[in-house]
Amino acid sequence: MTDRQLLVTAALPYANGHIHIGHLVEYIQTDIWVRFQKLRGRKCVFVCADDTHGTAIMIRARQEGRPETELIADMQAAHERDFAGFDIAFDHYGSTNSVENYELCKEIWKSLRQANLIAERDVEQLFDPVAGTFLADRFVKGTCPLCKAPDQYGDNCSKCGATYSPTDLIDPISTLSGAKPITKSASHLFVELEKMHPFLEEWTQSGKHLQPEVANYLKGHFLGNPLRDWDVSRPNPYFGFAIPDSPNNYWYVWFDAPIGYIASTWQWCKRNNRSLADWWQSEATEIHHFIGKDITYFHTLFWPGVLKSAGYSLPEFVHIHGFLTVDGEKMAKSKGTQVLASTYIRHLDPAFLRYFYASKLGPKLDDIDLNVTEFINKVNSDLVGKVVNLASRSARFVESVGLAVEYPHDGGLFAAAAAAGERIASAYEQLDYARATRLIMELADQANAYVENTAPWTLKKDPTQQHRLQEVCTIVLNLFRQICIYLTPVLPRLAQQCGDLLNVKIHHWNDSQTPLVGTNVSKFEHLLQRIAPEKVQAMIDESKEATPATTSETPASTGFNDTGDALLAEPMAPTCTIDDFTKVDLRVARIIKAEEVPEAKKLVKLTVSLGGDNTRTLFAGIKAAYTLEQLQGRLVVIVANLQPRQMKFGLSEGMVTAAGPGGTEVFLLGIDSGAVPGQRIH
RNA sequence: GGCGAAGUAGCUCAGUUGGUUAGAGCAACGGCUUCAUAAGCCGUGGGUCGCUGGUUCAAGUCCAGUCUUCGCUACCA
Repeated sequence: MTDRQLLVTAALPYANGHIHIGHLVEYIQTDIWVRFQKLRGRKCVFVCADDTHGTAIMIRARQEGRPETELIADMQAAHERDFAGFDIAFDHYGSTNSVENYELCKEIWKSLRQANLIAERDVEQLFDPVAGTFLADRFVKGTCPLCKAPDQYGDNCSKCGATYSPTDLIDPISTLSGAKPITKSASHLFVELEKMHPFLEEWTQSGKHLQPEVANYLKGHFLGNPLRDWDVSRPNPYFGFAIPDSPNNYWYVWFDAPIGYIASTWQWCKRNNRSLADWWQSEATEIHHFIGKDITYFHTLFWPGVLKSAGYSLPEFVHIHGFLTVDGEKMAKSKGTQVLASTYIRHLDPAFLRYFYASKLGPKLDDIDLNVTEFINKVNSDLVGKVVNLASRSARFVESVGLAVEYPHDGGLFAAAAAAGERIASAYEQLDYARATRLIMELADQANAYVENTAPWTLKKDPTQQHRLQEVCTIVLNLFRQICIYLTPVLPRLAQQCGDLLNVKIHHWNDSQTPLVGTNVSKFEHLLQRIAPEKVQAMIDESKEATPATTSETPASTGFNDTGDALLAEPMAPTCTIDDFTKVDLRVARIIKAEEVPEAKKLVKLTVSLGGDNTRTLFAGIKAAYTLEQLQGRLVVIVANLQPRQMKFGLSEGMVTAAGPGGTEVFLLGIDSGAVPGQRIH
């Protein structure tokens, strides 16, 4: 049993963006589990890698005018810096764009071929005649062929969860150019997942590898129907690996990304002179994947199917977590709640976030909430007020004499806390960190009560009680050390500091079972600073400023600093002629009445005047961004000749122009003073 | 409206297979203490466990219905 070794992975971050505190939920959760296993003495390897391929990377590199390899190298360096800043200790951090990954992709591909799971057939495929490229997955939108939900991406439906090929979409549109794609015939390669249906049914429903909610979800959404063939090739141009036996075709990023888990392990094996087969093709190794709920399908159906047929070990467990909300709401750049890891680290100690997440994380898929006030209270109260305070209020008394040579009678406190170790360990093991931290804080409460009852500060004043003082502090510091040991997976730096203070390092969970005696006690220094609310606010403010929104004052010396993100989010439309443009009649209009639509979440009803008696009623999705008062009376630019559209709450006779991604980030077009309603925009 | 999740003290949550007066932490209030990073200790207040009905000797815990909230989506033309 103890001979079994663990291989742990966290999801591969995509090389198209920076790590933020939402991502960190997963990496911290995983890192805690890995550190716990290592502290328990289990052989455990933690691997991860950057996910580097795909159209998004290709397009971005193209827009930045540099090779993809340069882009992904920069991003990988940034990711690794961020992780290091939060003490996420990977044994190896690789890249899916590696020779090892390519080798493995080829090998696994061969296995799939041999297992007769690859179907090759010419399919009608969508092609963007403007951009001159085939359109894949996220670059085509349209109506879901199953549930008819509009505006769905080409790989799966966010509404009904169905997966399909982009060509199955109804009324597709290229998000690259906005052009209507034409269909072209191209050779395509599919994994026939349905052939593995019985296996996947058994594996997912065995109750051993997935959280019960996840198993139910799969059963209800996928396993009740035949599994669709999985399109794993993308035609040139594409940034990825060329498929050796299929000229002009590349593997789709989701094919090589999970194989990156194996490739990264392989790189680790090479460095450490190990055999990859011991980790990925051996009963002796348990594989644990940690992922977010958004990528459940790939990791619980597609990936096990590939592993099974290619002769690799199946995951022992796929641990799935929820998302992060901040103050009960989805993270938003506009509110400064989408805090980048690099921004956080400039203002606050990573230990705070690690502890806070630990205190909130359970084994379920529930989203966890970061309430700013609770964050400050909890960290200050638990870590500073309770835990660190134990050392702070006892270490100084024994700086000169050290710990007693024999552990004194403590009324069973140490033994009770030692016994609690197994309950805490079990909570960690089951990913119930909230329970683990709660149990640990109980120990801290008991220890603080002990200090209160023995009153070392009184003993200090009595020359005859100096030995007793040493005994009391020996007990308190041992209780403190036990707590540090139990918190080591969450707070590795604190464990280190505890080792420095008492001059014996913490190596193993079982160090909590034996009291430390006779060692020197170093000069006490503060182990953690309390969180100052101003620092949290500063972090949030900085996160707001980090958004692409232009500021009115721009430093003359540095010039403008607008990022390309907005353009990237919404690529340029194809060239149009002046005739095309004049078809659109843009007019200045005044909002003469702005009304609430109570049942609508996004819409506001506007009555606008084009001057004189010419008024229009129109609906605009700006409810979250503007108050009725702000709208009342202001001039806007509207598309005046747009075909009226029947909406749920009435007929909309035009469209208000605005920029921004939506939600609270909508910015209406204004016009310089002098313009009057009815004037046309030329 | 659809899909998903959830509704337990001011806040964040625990409450095993239904079983004695429903718990914790934080916050609040009162007192004590001063070793400690205005930290600590003791104590108090506060919940008709969303609502209604049902099953049961017994329901926060099971069933039905209902309401509400959150996320995605439908409405951002």
